[in-house]
Formats: sequence, structure tokens, C-alpha cells
Amino acid sequence: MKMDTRKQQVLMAIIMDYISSAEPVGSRTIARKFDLGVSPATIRNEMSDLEELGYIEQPHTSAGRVPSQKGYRYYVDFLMKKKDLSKKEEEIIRKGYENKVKDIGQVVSQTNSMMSQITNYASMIITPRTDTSALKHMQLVLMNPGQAMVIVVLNTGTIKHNIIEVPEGVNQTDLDTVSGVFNARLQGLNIDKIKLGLIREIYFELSKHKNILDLAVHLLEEGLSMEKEDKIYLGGVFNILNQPEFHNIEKVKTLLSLLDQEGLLRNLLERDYKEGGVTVRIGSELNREEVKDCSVVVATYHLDGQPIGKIGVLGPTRMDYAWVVSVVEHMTLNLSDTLEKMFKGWR
Amino acid sequence: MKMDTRKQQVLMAIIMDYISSAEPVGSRTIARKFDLGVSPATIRNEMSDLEELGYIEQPHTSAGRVPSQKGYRYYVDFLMKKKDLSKKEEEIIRKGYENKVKDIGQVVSQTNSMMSQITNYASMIITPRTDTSALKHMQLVLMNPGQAMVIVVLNTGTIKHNIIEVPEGVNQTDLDTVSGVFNARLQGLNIDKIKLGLIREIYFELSKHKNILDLAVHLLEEGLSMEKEDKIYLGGVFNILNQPEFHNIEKVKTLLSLLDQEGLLRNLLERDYKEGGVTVRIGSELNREEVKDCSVVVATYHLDGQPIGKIGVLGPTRMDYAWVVSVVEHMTLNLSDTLEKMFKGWR
DNA sequence: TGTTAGCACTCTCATTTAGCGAGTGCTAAT
DNA sequence: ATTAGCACTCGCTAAATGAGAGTGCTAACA
Repeated sequence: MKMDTRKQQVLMAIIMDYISSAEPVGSRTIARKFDLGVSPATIRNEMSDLEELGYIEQPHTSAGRVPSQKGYRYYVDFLMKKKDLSKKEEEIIRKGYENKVKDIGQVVSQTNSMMSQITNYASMIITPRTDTSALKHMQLVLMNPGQAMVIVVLNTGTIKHNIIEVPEGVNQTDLDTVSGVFNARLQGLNIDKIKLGLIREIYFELSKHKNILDLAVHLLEEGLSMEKEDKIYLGGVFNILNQPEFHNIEKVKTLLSLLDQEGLLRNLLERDYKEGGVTVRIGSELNREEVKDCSVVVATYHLDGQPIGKIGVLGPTRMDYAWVVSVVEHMTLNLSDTLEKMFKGWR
Repeated sequence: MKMDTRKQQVLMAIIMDYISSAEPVGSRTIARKFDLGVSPATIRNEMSDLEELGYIEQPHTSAGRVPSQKGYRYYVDFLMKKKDLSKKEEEIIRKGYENKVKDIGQVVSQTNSMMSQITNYASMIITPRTDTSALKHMQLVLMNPGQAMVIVVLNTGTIKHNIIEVPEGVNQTDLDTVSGVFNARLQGLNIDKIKLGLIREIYFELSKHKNILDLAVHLLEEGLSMEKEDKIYLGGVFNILNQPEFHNIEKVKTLLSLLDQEGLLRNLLERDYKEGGVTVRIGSELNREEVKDCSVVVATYHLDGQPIGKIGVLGPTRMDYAWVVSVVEHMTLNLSDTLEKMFKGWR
């Protein structure tokens, strides 16, 4: 038995109806709401076939049909048509970027909250990898005898800082000398490169200042090793409470416990997605029991043509894929665009 | 009719039992679990009195009694005895401060997560007021022709930064000049004072550098006005899902929607609490319909004897007050202590 | 006068039962 | 190949029932 046009139409109808109603859909309903020109009986036959093919399933005899994971997959791959965003949503996005987006962190976090607001699902976004960004400025400030703050400004507008221990005798002037050398030698260089090759050269240059030589090495080791971890923003988690599939507290708890673990979240976002385009992962394709009733829609955002982060939406498998995919795609382009405009010339 | 010792004992028993069971408690239960030396019938009489006095209430005839808000209040004010923390909890706190607490933000956030972990309720903490902190260092970094980053380091170890517009012609050397003057004149001064009196003096000093005079003023106006807002950390919100009173999704939603609004949260923490000591607000004392079934336990933490922030726990009215008050008190002292140790000499 | 045993009464909650309605699958007619 | 008709299944809801917990009252007791 093969998929023919009418089976596709029926499958499409089932999915459309189920997405909006969250109730199993029966043959009569389809015949009434969608004009396929055939009677419920015929639709029943088609449904029987679709069930045999694995695209839909029955919660129990005498209930309507519900799309199976395979059914959603088929829909996403072959049937769905992208939707345009409404004026209102375009507006939200446009306004969202207007103010208060002064560095990458803010842009990313703002994007995240817009996305959860628009889709009404949970949204996740991972900050740009810092290993591709370059040093713009570094500064050492003595806070206290024996303690100094290292401040590193990256060309992405991100600031990292860390408190380090320094020898008791070191004063602010010493620190300025070190900062000076560091800035002169390292400015504009990629952070990873700094750690690899340049220690030796600086070691040499600073040997004129014997007394702060130790400090310098110390700095490179400890100060620059400050957390380079990408941060994951998570927003609109409470939106999922509005989904009928989460009226059961237990389900909410298991989901939330997963979202609480950043490692797993990272996994959802980064796990072997192809770069470019929007990827949809449905239910057990996520390989996690806790989210077997959820799907994730992920896309990659870019700067200078380089992929630098991921952005995604998490919702129930019964999500409006056509709609969410469009939104994610749109947000990704907007984000890349905003970053490009904002940081043109910074690198 | 007046409260006598036995009535107090009965009220105490009701509250203790209800706190642990979340079920209305009857006269027989009390007679069995608590050795008051009297029969259920006598207890019933006392309960009847307590109800008339308003300390307990009955969900319906033939249910046991439940403490009323007034009952909790009486318990908190007159009956409860503080508990010591267990070895295990002391351990959590001790370890929590060992590593990874390099600046105030981290200390605060770490304290918050420890508190929610220990109490199993939601916990909130407000970062130190920055208006009492002093300028340690300021730095201007040119990111791009026309855009510069202002970085301000406070003596609390906090860093604030902001992107500002500068005239096209300004280069990094100009910025260094301005930073230099600013640092020389403003270092160690209270942030609020900076905004008030010193503009004029600096204006004069910088007049030697006509070309960056405008920039300087610009800076003071825009750069230093970066968000001074205290930040509120919120942790362990999902803990409340474990409380039986929140098995109802609707309640969860209304509570979460309140917690989502930072302003309201701030209100819960800051609203007319006396400074010093631990304050307990029960149910409608919070003046918010959304949290009429919740209580808040708040304390103030200090640095150099000055109150600088609030820390609190939010749970159902049926929370273990004796226990929570002890924990909050303990955490507050620990926090103040840690800050004191860490930043001694920074100011 | 305070305490207690006894008992009738109330009300909730869990369980059972019955009936309805939605939906299917099969069969026979078109 | 399509459709009307129909018996059958099964979940859901509402009503009925009974058990259990707890109270309030009364009368007896110390």
C-alpha cells in the first residue's frame, strides 16, 4: 500500500485539526471541517490504511485518531507549507531590537524572550562561541592588596571578568605596566591563539620587569582561563503550562527537571543538527525519555557567514510546526542581521 | 475567653501536625500523637474555643481543623522555637562559599541557590544597593569609530558596562585622556556623589582638551546612568511544585505569573519590613491575591554594619516557620560574614 | 466545675453502576 | 470504488451507595 494524494489530504486534515484541538479526531469531523468531497466512511477506510502505515494511531477503540511521531515527521518533511508572520509579530520583532541592545548578550537574550513571547512555547538560545572572538582590551584593577580584577573586553561587546590573587607587593602601577604590554601584544588576536603561542614572547618582553614576571604568567594561566562556556538562555518555560498536555503536574516536573540541567539543554540544542536551515526534531528523535512528547525546532545563526550559535523552540509534539518553523527561520535571519549591523567593523 | 497554656499546646499541636501532613487534623490525632494527658473530647472542647477565637478553622463540618492565618501568626510570634541546622545543611553552606565566589554577584547568587536547595521552597535575594558603593576604576574602550564602551568597576567587585555613542573623530588616545582624568578625580567616590557635585570641576579640568569636552559631558550623562537597578535573583521556583497545595495547575500559573513580574517580586521583598532580624509575612499580609496562600520569610543582610540587601524565602502558608526562620537567619549571617571577609579593605 | 465516654449526625471521598455519545469496522447496496 | 446502515466498543459523566473521619451534644463522673 502506498501514500496517495487523498491519504495525504486526510493525514494533513488530521494533523491540522489535532494541532488546534488537542483532541483525537474522527472521520466525521474531517468530513465536516475539510472539504475532501467524500463521505466519512471513505475517510474511515483511508484512516485505517494510514494507521496500518504507521502515520496515525488510536488512543483506544472508539476514539478518533492522533498523529504518530512518524505522521508528524511526514507532515514536516513533505506536507507543511510555511506561513508568513503577521503584521503584529513583525512589529514585536522590529520594536524588540530598537532599544536596549548594546552588546551581544543583550541581543541574544532579547531575541530569546521575543521568540517565546511570539510562539508561546519555551525558547532557548545559546550565546555565540567566544573562541572565535578577539581581544579588544584588557585591564587590571587592583581591588585590594593581594587581589586584582582582570577585565577582558571582546570584540563582540562581551565583557568577562575575574578576581585573581596577586603577590602582596604589587601595586596598580605594576598592573598598568602589565596591562600595557598585554594590550600592545594581544589586541585583536583570537582568544584561543593567545593561550597557545604567545606566552613565550610576552615572557621575554616582561623580563625587563622582573618583579612582575610571575604575575604575568599567573595572569595568563588563571585570569584568561575564566569561564569561556557558552551560556544558554531559556525563556517562556511557563508557556508550556498552557498546553493541555501539561495539565498533569508530573509531566511538568519531569520536563522542568530536564530543563534545569544545562548540559541536557545544550544537548537538545547542539546534538548533530545540520548547520544551516531549520531542523525539526520530534519526540523520541530527541533521545530523551523526559521529552518524548516534545519537539524542538532549531536553527543556526551566523556572523560574517560563520555559524556562531543556535536558537530553538521547545513545545509539545502537537505543535504548529509550519508556524514555528517560519518564526524560527525569521528570528534567525533577524538575529544574524542585527548582529551583523551592530558589530560591523568591531572585528 | 482567653488563651491558656493548654489552648496553646493544642494550637501548637495542630500546626505541627498540619505542617507535616497538609491534612486537616482532628481531635483524636492530637490525643494520639501529642501527649497532652487529656482525652479527645477535651481537646475537642479546646478546639471549639480556638475556632471561636479565630486561630483555627474548619474546611467543612466533619473535617479536622486547619490553622488560620491568625493561628500561624500567633504561632510565629509566641510559640515557635528556633531549630538548629543539621550537620548536613551546615556542610552545604560551608562548601557553597568555598569556591567560585569572586564577586558580590556570585556570592549573592550562590547564597540564593543554596537557600532554595536547603529549604525546598522558592528563594529570592536582592543584590546590594549600588548607590552606597564607590568607584574603583573606569575605563573607556573604543569599539568602533563612533562607539565606545564605558566600563565601571565598583568597590563591591561589581562591573557595569554600557555602549555609548561618541563623535566620529574621537580615538582611543582621547578616550584614555578622559579615563585618566575621571579616574584621578572620581576614584573612591560614592556613585551618587559623582552625579551630583563633580561635573563642574571636571568640566574645568578637561577644558584643556577642548576636543573631548563634549564627550566628557556626554559620558557623565549617558555612560554613568547605566542601569543602577538592583537585580533580583529567584531560585528554586520549581520546588513549590512539590507542595501539595500546588498540585492544582491554575494556582501554579497565577503564582508564576506574579513571580515573573520583577516589580511585584521586589515589593514582596522590600515592602516595609523592619531592618534587622527576620520578618515573617503570612498570607494576606502580603496584600496580594496571588499569594494569599503563601508566606514570605525575609531578612536583611549587611556590610560594614550597613543594611545593603534583602534575602527571603517564599513558600505555602503551611510552611515550617521555625525551620525556615532559622535557615534564613543563618544564611543572612553567613552572607554578611562572607561579604565582610571577602571585601574587607576594598572600600 | 472540669473531664470524659457514648452516640447520633454530618459531610467528604472513593467506588460502583448505568447510560450516553463518539467513533469505529464490517457488510451489503449502489 | 464509494457509501449508507448498523452493531459494537469504550471512555466519560452523573447518580447512587457506603465507609470513614470527625464533630457536637448530653449525661455521667471525679
